Amino acid sequence: MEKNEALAALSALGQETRLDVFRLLVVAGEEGLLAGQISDALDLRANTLSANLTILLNAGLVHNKREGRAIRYFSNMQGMRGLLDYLTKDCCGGAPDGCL
Amino acid sequence: MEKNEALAALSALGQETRLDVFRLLVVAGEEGLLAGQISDALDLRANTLSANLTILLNAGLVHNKREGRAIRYFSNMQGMRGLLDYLTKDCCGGAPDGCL
DNA sequence: TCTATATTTCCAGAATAATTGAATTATGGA
DNA sequence: TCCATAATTCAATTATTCTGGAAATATAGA
Repeated sequence: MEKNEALAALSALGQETRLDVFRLLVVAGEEGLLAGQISDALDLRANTLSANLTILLNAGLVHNKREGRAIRYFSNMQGMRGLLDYLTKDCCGGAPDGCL
Repeated sequence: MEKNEALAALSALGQETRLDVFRLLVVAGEEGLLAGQISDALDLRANTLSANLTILLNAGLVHNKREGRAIRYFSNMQGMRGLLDYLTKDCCGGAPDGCL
Protein backbone atom coordinates (compact mmCIF):
# COMPACT_ATOMS: atom_id res chain seq x y z
CA MET A 1 0.00 0.00 0.00
CA GLU A 2 1.22 3.47 -0.83
CA LYS A 3 1.08 6.50 1.35
CA ASN A 4 -1.86 8.04 -0.44
CA GLU A 5 -3.94 4.93 -0.07
CA ALA A 6 -3.11 4.72 3.62
CA LEU A 7 -3.99 8.37 4.01
CA ALA A 8 -7.33 7.85 2.28
CA ALA A 9 -8.13 4.89 4.53
CA LEU A 10 -7.10 6.65 7.71
CA SER A 11 -8.94 9.87 7.02
CA ALA A 12 -11.98 7.85 5.95
CA LEU A 13 -11.99 6.05 9.29
CA GLY A 14 -11.08 9.14 11.30
CA GLN A 15 -14.62 10.43 11.22
CA GLU A 16 -17.30 9.20 13.56
CA THR A 17 -20.05 8.46 11.06
CA ARG A 18 -17.74 6.50 8.80
CA LEU A 19 -16.06 4.64 11.64
CA ASP A 20 -19.51 3.61 12.85
CA VAL A 21 -20.49 2.43 9.37
CA PHE A 22 -17.26 0.55 8.89
CA ARG A 23 -17.40 -1.14 12.29
CA LEU A 24 -20.99 -2.17 11.65
CA LEU A 25 -19.90 -3.80 8.40
CA VAL A 26 -16.88 -5.44 10.02
CA VAL A 27 -19.08 -7.01 12.65
CA ALA A 28 -21.67 -7.97 10.05
CA GLY A 29 -19.06 -10.04 8.26
CA GLU A 30 -19.67 -11.81 4.98
CA GLU A 31 -23.36 -11.21 5.02
CA GLY A 32 -22.90 -7.47 4.75
CA LEU A 33 -25.79 -5.03 5.08
CA LEU A 34 -28.07 -3.16 2.73
CA ALA A 35 -27.59 0.59 2.62
CA GLY A 36 -31.06 1.00 4.08
CA GLN A 37 -30.22 -1.29 6.98
CA ILE A 38 -27.16 0.80 7.74
CA SER A 39 -29.05 4.08 7.69
CA ASP A 40 -31.71 2.57 9.95
CA ALA A 41 -29.18 1.16 12.37
CA LEU A 42 -27.22 4.40 12.67
CA ASP A 43 -30.08 6.83 12.15
CA LEU A 44 -28.52 8.54 9.16
CA ARG A 45 -30.23 10.21 6.22
CA ALA A 46 -29.85 8.35 2.97
CA ASN A 47 -27.79 11.06 1.29
CA THR A 48 -25.43 11.50 4.22
CA LEU A 49 -24.84 7.77 4.37
CA SER A 50 -24.35 7.60 0.63
CA ALA A 51 -21.67 10.31 0.68
CA ASN A 52 -19.86 8.53 3.46
CA LEU A 53 -20.10 5.13 1.79
CA THR A 54 -18.56 6.63 -1.33
CA ILE A 55 -15.60 7.83 0.73
CA LEU A 56 -15.19 4.37 2.25
CA LEU A 57 -15.43 2.80 -1.21
CA ASN A 58 -12.78 5.11 -2.64
CA ALA A 59 -10.56 4.29 0.29
CA GLY A 60 -10.85 0.58 -0.51
CA LEU A 61 -12.40 -0.18 2.86
CA VAL A 62 -15.76 -1.45 1.65
CA HIS A 63 -17.22 -2.91 -1.50
CA ASN A 64 -20.78 -3.39 -2.67
CA LYS A 65 -23.15 -5.33 -4.86
CA ARG A 66 -26.52 -4.40 -6.22
CA GLU A 67 -29.48 -6.57 -5.16
CA GLY A 68 -32.55 -5.52 -7.03
CA ARG A 69 -33.17 -1.93 -6.10
CA ALA A 70 -31.13 -2.14 -2.94
CA ILE A 71 -27.35 -2.20 -2.63
CA ARG A 72 -25.51 -4.44 -0.21
CA TYR A 73 -22.29 -3.25 1.39
CA PHE A 74 -19.44 -5.30 2.83
CA SER A 75 -16.31 -4.38 4.70
CA ASN A 76 -13.18 -5.08 2.74
CA MET A 77 -10.81 -6.85 5.10
CA GLN A 78 -8.05 -6.93 2.51
CA GLY A 79 -8.04 -3.14 2.45
CA MET A 80 -7.88 -3.19 6.23
CA ARG A 81 -4.99 -5.64 6.20
CA GLY A 82 -3.07 -3.42 3.77
CA LEU A 83 -3.52 -0.47 6.07
CA LEU A 84 -2.27 -2.34 9.12
CA ASP A 85 0.77 -3.49 7.16
CA TYR A 86 1.52 0.01 5.97
CA LEU A 87 1.39 1.40 9.48
CA THR A 88 3.82 -1.13 10.91
CA LYS A 89 6.18 -1.33 7.94
CA ASP A 90 9.89 -0.80 8.65
CA CYS A 91 9.06 -0.20 12.25
CA CYS A 92 11.39 0.23 15.16
CA GLY A 93 14.61 0.87 13.31
CA GLY A 94 14.76 -2.60 11.81
CA ALA A 95 13.88 -4.48 14.98
CA PRO A 96 10.31 -5.33 14.01
CA ASP A 97 9.90 -8.05 16.61
CA GLY A 98 9.86 -5.48 19.34
CA CYS A 99 7.21 -3.40 17.66
CA LEU A 100 3.88 -5.00 18.16
CA MET B 1 -9.54 0.97 23.43
CA GLU B 2 -12.77 2.90 23.19
CA LYS B 3 -14.30 4.39 20.14
CA ASN B 4 -13.26 7.93 20.95
CA GLU B 5 -9.65 6.94 21.37
CA ALA B 6 -9.71 5.05 18.10
CA LEU B 7 -11.29 8.04 16.43
CA ALA B 8 -8.61 10.35 17.81
CA ALA B 9 -5.85 8.05 16.57
CA LEU B 10 -7.38 7.58 13.14
CA SER B 11 -8.07 11.23 12.51
CA ALA B 12 -4.62 12.08 13.80
CA LEU B 13 -3.05 9.74 11.25
CA GLY B 14 -5.45 10.67 8.50
CA GLN B 15 -3.57 13.86 7.70
CA GLU B 16 -0.46 13.89 5.57
CA THR B 17 1.82 15.93 7.80
CA ARG B 18 1.01 13.85 10.84
CA LEU B 19 1.23 10.55 9.02
CA ASP B 20 4.68 11.62 7.79
CA VAL B 21 5.76 12.56 11.31
CA PHE B 22 4.42 9.35 12.79
CA ARG B 23 6.00 7.15 10.11
CA LEU B 24 9.32 8.91 10.62
CA LEU B 25 9.12 8.15 14.31
CA VAL B 26 8.05 4.55 13.74
CA VAL B 27 11.05 3.98 11.50
CA ALA B 28 13.34 5.80 13.92
CA GLY B 29 12.43 3.29 16.61
CA GLU B 30 13.63 3.51 20.20
CA GLU B 31 16.07 6.27 19.47
CA GLY B 32 13.31 8.67 18.57
CA LEU B 33 13.99 12.10 17.09
CA LEU B 34 14.29 15.64 18.39
CA ALA B 35 11.52 17.99 17.32
CA GLY B 36 14.07 19.99 15.38
CA GLN B 37 15.24 16.91 13.52
CA ILE B 38 11.66 16.19 12.51
CA SER B 39 11.04 19.71 11.28
CA ASP B 40 14.30 19.60 9.30
CA ALA B 41 13.53 16.22 7.81
CA LEU B 42 10.03 17.14 6.74
CA ASP B 43 10.59 20.84 6.08
CA LEU B 44 7.96 22.02 8.53
CA ARG B 45 7.82 25.23 10.52
CA ALA B 46 8.32 24.76 14.21
CA ASN B 47 4.84 25.89 15.17
CA THR B 48 3.12 23.74 12.57
CA LEU B 49 5.07 20.72 13.72
CA SER B 50 4.34 21.49 17.34
CA ALA B 51 0.60 21.67 16.74
CA ASN B 52 0.68 18.36 14.93
CA LEU B 53 2.82 16.69 17.57
CA THR B 54 0.31 17.79 20.19
CA ILE B 55 -2.45 16.07 18.24
CA LEU B 56 -0.40 12.88 18.00
CA LEU B 57 0.37 13.08 21.72
CA ASN B 58 -3.29 13.49 22.63
CA ALA B 59 -4.13 10.55 20.43
CA GLY B 60 -1.64 8.41 22.37
CA LEU B 61 0.43 7.72 19.27
CA VAL B 62 3.65 9.38 20.41
CA HIS B 63 5.36 10.31 23.65
CA ASN B 64 8.23 12.63 24.44
CA LYS B 65 11.02 13.47 26.83
CA ARG B 66 12.83 16.74 27.38
CA GLU B 67 16.59 16.73 26.71
CA GLY B 68 18.03 20.03 27.71
CA ARG B 69 16.34 22.63 25.60
CA ALA B 70 15.30 20.14 22.97
CA ILE B 71 12.48 17.61 23.17
CA ARG B 72 12.79 14.08 21.89
CA TYR B 73 9.76 12.34 20.41
CA PHE B 74 9.07 8.63 20.10
CA SER B 75 6.32 6.67 18.43
CA ASN B 76 4.12 4.83 20.88
CA MET B 77 3.70 1.33 19.53
CA GLN B 78 1.31 0.37 22.32
CA GLY B 79 -1.08 3.05 21.15
CA MET B 80 -0.71 1.68 17.65
CA ARG B 81 -1.40 -1.86 18.84
CA GLY B 82 -4.55 -0.71 20.62
CA LEU B 83 -5.79 0.88 17.45
CA LEU B 84 -5.21 -2.23 15.36
CA ASP B 85 -7.04 -4.31 17.94
CA TYR B 86 -9.97 -1.94 17.99
CA LEU B 87 -10.32 -2.05 14.24
CA THR B 88 -10.41 -5.82 14.03
CA LYS B 89 -12.45 -6.48 17.16
CA ASP B 90 -15.53 -8.70 16.77
CA CYS B 91 -14.84 -8.94 13.10
CA CYS B 92 -16.54 -11.04 10.51
CA GLY B 93 -19.62 -12.04 12.43
CA GLY B 94 -17.74 -14.12 14.97
CA ALA B 95 -15.47 -15.89 12.50
CA PRO B 96 -12.32 -13.91 13.28
CA ASP B 97 -9.98 -16.41 11.65
CA GLY B 98 -11.28 -15.48 8.28
CA CYS B 99 -10.75 -11.78 8.85
CA LEU B 100 -7.14 -10.95 8.49
C1' DT C 1 22.09 38.29 34.45
C1' DC C 2 21.94 38.51 29.55
C1' DT C 3 21.68 36.24 25.19
C1' DA C 4 20.82 32.44 22.07
C1' DT C 5 18.40 28.24 21.00
C1' DA C 6 14.44 24.94 20.98
C1' DT C 7 9.90 24.56 21.26
C1' DT C 8 5.24 25.83 22.34
C1' DT C 9 1.08 28.83 22.68
C1' DC C 10 -2.16 32.10 20.87
C1' DC C 11 -4.83 33.94 17.37
C1' DA C 12 -6.65 34.93 12.84
C1' DG C 13 -7.32 33.80 8.07
C1' DA C 14 -7.63 30.29 4.50
C1' DA C 15 -8.76 25.90 3.09
C1' DT C 16 -11.46 21.47 3.67
C1' DA C 17 -14.89 18.63 5.00
C1' DA C 18 -19.73 17.36 6.68
C1' DT C 19 -24.55 17.65 6.37
C1' DT C 20 -28.80 18.78 4.23
C1' DG C 21 -32.87 19.68 0.93
C1' DA C 22 -34.05 19.00 -3.66
C1' DA C 23 -33.65 16.66 -7.76
C1' DT C 24 -32.16 12.47 -10.25
C1' DT C 25 -31.16 7.65 -11.50
C1' DA C 26 -32.09 2.71 -11.25
C1' DT C 27 -34.93 -1.14 -10.44
C1' DG C 28 -39.19 -3.91 -9.62
C1' DG C 29 -43.95 -4.69 -9.86
C1' DA C 30 -48.93 -3.62 -11.12
C1' DT D 1 -46.35 2.35 -19.17
C1' DC D 2 -46.89 4.21 -14.56
C1' DC D 3 -45.93 4.22 -9.79
C1' DA D 4 -43.27 3.15 -5.66
C1' DT D 5 -38.95 2.18 -3.53
C1' DA D 6 -33.76 2.39 -2.84
C1' DA D 7 -30.04 4.90 -3.33
C1' DT D 8 -27.20 8.56 -5.42
C1' DT D 9 -25.90 13.23 -7.14
C1' DC D 10 -25.91 18.18 -6.90
C1' DA D 11 -25.55 22.65 -4.80
C1' DA D 12 -25.42 25.41 -0.82
C1' DT D 13 -24.62 26.17 4.02
C1' DT D 14 -22.38 25.21 8.16
C1' DA D 15 -18.70 23.41 10.76
C1' DT D 16 -14.06 21.98 11.39
C1' DT D 17 -9.28 21.84 10.56
C1' DC D 18 -4.72 23.55 8.94
C1' DT D 19 -1.25 26.81 8.66
C1' DG D 20 1.56 30.63 9.77
C1' DG D 21 2.97 35.14 12.12
C1' DA D 22 3.91 36.94 16.51
C1' DA D 23 4.71 36.34 21.16
C1' DA D 24 5.78 33.46 25.11
C1' DT D 25 8.15 29.75 27.76
C1' DA D 26 12.04 26.76 28.98
C1' DT D 27 16.77 25.67 29.08
C1' DA D 28 21.82 26.29 28.41
C1' DG D 29 25.88 28.81 28.36
C1' DA D 30 28.82 33.11 28.63
